[in-house]
Amino acid sequence: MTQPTDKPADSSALGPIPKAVINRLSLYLRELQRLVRDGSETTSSTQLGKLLEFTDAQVRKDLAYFGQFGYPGIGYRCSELITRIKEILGTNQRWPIAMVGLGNLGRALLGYRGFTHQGFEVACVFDVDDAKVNRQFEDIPVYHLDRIVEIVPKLGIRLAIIAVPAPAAQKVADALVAAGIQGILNFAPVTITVPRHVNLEGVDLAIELEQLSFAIVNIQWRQS
Amino acid sequence: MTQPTDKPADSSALGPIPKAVINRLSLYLRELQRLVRDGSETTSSTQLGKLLEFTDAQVRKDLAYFGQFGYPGIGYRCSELITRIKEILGTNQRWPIAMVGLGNLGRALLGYRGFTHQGFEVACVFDVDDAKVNRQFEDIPVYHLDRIVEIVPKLGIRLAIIAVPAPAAQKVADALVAAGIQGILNFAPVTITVPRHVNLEGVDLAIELEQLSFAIVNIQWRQS
DNA sequence: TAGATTGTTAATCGATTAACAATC
DNA sequence: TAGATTGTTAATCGATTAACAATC
Repeated sequence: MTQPTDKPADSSALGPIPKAVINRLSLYLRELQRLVRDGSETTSSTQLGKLLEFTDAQVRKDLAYFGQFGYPGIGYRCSELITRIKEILGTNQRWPIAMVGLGNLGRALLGYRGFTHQGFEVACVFDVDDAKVNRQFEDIPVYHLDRIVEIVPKLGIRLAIIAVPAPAAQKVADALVAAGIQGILNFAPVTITVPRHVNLEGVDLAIELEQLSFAIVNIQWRQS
Repeated sequence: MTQPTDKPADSSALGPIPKAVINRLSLYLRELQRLVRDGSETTSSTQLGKLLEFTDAQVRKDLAYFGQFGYPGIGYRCSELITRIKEILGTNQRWPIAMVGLGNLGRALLGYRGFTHQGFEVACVFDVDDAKVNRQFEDIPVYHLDRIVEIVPKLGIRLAIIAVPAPAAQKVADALVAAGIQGILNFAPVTITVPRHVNLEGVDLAIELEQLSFAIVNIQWRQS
């Protein structure tokens, strides 16, 4: 073997990265942004771990999937680590989003805007109600669902949020896929199916609440 | 050994139940309810697995944590399994919920009501805005945050939803804990700390979207 | 230097899957 | 009966944690 055995930390060689790691990456980012706001210059795996209730080893292992970001004896420079995590997550760019459904939940999410400062921004809304279509809502244009295949590629949109009633969700997903959407965040409380090349995340408030009621009713089982 | 080795499936003897199992239980429930609506009498671990993209072994293992619900050669009776899962999750009863924050997100969640048919129901809302306090919103009474310790126990409320801006979330959580709340669903994009005896779930839309942007930008990593 | 902290390997732990006897 | 499907054990797989040499 002429190859040196101590190869560089090439993330592409480490095999697939567990989904749980990416989720924690988002949590590190959120925590780092708060640390910077509160005036911290540097942090450490121990501090990040304590804040999020992870072990220090876990923090270092997670970051090591993507390279060497830290300074032995020092820790991590917060702003540097923020930049690197954003690069990894792909949020060092703007992500225009198509939202489908302008009912209670859709309007709520639009008004909420709790995710805009991470680079996500609803660029247009689709609905089937003629009373809502071809107007603006909160400065965002609303189009008829039929025009999804026309408008989504034109605006370079790759992410969509489904906020329609459960019975309509699968058809909406099919339309989004046809329009070339690459990732879907589904708020409808129903299982939807998409091709393997389309990424899917689901948020179901009833399921979140059920996790809590289970934990309360079965006190003996303290998580994991 | 006089004890028979084939002891009954006593869930309390199986050690702590993984959180992931409880989450899948909610998914089974959702799928079973849909199957019943579509006219199915029975189902099987294979069918449930196919619908949710789990292995059949996983479905059976998950259910086996809680007892024997199936019929060899037949499968599971949908309505019976629904009843049993609701018992396990604790949703065979009503859960009044206290919601804190009547901003965009709070109003949205109230109007949404996508979780009411699982037994969860917002019983009252707390806010600090005098213009909103001591009125009704969507038929639900709105109180000042100061009255949380008075009203939550009186209404027998054990679950709360935090829908306030991030900087206010920790103080709200502290107040909820003081009021005796046992479970919190936090929508504020910030890490909050609660005593060990209080259950906490967080939903952060930015984090969900980041999982999608990561998957799109790093096509080589197809989950887990 | 001494103290702190990283990146990384090996050990441990836990969760998923495969296999199959028991059952309908 | 033959075919289907469960509940459960053992085998596999993957993720977390502990430990430590290297580094600042």
